[in-house]
Amino acid sequence: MIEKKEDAREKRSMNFIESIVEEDLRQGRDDGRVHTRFPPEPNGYLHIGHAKAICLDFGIAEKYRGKCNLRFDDTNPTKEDVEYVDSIKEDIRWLGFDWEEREYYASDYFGQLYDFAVDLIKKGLAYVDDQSSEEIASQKGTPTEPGIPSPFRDRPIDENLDLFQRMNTGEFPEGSRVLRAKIDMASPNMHMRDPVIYRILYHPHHRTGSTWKVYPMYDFAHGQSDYFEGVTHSLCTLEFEVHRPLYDWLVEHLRADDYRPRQTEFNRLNLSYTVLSKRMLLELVEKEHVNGWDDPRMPTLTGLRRRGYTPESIRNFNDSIGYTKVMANNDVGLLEFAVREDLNKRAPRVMAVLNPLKLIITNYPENTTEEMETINNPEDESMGSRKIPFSREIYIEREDFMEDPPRKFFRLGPGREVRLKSAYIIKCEDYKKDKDGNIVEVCCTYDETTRSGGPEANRKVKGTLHWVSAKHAVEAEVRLYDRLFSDPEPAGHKDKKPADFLNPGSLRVITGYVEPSLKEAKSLDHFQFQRLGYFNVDPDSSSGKLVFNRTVSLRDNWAKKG
RNA sequence: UGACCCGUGGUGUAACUGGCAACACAUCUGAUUUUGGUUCAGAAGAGUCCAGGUUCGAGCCCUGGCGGGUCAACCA
Repeated sequence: MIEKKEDAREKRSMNFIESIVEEDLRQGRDDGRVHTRFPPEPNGYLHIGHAKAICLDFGIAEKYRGKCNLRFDDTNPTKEDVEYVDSIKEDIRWLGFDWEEREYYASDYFGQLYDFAVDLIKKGLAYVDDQSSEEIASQKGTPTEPGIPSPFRDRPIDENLDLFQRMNTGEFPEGSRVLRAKIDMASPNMHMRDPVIYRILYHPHHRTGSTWKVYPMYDFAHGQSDYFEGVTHSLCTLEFEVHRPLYDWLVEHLRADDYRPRQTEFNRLNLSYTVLSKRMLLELVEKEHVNGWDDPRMPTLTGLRRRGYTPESIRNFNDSIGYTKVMANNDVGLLEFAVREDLNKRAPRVMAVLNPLKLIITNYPENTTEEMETINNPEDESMGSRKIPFSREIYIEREDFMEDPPRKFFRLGPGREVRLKSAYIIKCEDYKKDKDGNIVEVCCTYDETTRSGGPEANRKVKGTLHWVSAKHAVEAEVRLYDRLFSDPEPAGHKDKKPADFLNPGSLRVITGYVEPSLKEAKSLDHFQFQRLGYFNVDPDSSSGKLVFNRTVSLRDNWAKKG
């Protein structure tokens, strides 16, 4: 009964790709094999949009007890580099996926691909074109008009064979000749109008060196690589939809058996208040609008990791947005929700004051330090508790005191009482200002019987404040991040560039005071600064200088109303 | 003026072979709380782009519109 219910729920939440896979399984296609691949080009860093594809590719394989290959789509040596290979692998592993021993490269297949090209030539299905790219483009036609055939279209097979072979031995300069598939210059699909499948490139390849002088184009490598690897479901984003007929055409001419991989397209990720194209991200880095690919404001996986996002939160986010064929605009708020939800369960609560105001407890003994017991995480008792020092002078948050507070202000003001988290209830007796009218000090008295755990500790007071003992406080650099762009769709304006919407306040560096236990914090450790937000330790942090990043603030119903 | 894809609360998704439009985020109440966090209870918000058609019955099928996206790199 219960099982049936769960079945129903799973069925209901199944996305269209899972439906396709299940239908294939039902029909016994591919002997019940499910095999996917994640095919990054090693020419840049992975971002949250790639994570969406990774979660799908590896997720489908996992769910249907299949396999997912990692395959680097390295067919363009002028843009690719090993540097990226390593970062891509690191990011995928960080997300929690494993390609086992199946790390492949399109360049592994250059030999087979070359043989296939020769085979197409022999069948009269490919020819060498001596024209320039401009000439070829001018003959391509437009979406509404058919193209016109190249003057080299009917070149004899032997001549094609000879020329293609010589293209690869370095006899001809780059750009002088290409190999084209002979399909249909009048096709309504531009990709079928005799697409270029090989071009001459002298740039050394990061894996094959200078072995090859001709390199296959994406379309001539992708489907075939899928075929060579036994991929059953080749999942890619919507813009490749128009490539599918070419994908199928090539696989059809390549295959030697009944098996054929099939391409299915899903919607790419769009996130509000950010950009997700390699070109624009590169521009942010190059124009130094951010401090590199791992800047915590970047939507790259390395940036998100440094910011304090957890792999689980990114995976949960991906589960929540789903996979469809609709152009989606996802709210970055959902990503923030996902990380709060995850960090709420796992981040230890600590005391930190970011905008300090000195508070003196006038009736508390001088030169005395009490160790206050405090719970590490109310969401998880197993995380235990620790001691934090308390003394006569503490720092509280400047925002937690108002000279003339409104009625609904649950914090400190003249004559008001407030609880200090894990310590005492205090009452504001006085405050001091400087010449300019700035409040510089708040004087309070405490009630000894209200010590946490003490007899009067449960007395009701409106607010609870976080604090740090002034004498024990540790200085820390705190980096507060806000959205990089001030516009919900920075790349969605015809007359303006994303750079026009850069948020000047996206990074604010301040000095805060944190409790002494944080001296032991390790790089990338997550914390909740009580009442402030989730923070993690930046890799810039050292034993001499703590550096924290704000991952995300806490939800704040009060601030919203204010 | 072509081909292909797509239109469901503000956003993202769901609704098995037609059967009371569901969920999450966001929003708004209220309760609890030694975090204005969390948690809990609840509310509001779409009648499914439009117009026809088939049907006892259409978000789902058919026709025609309208709107959005993609495609004319020797990029992937």
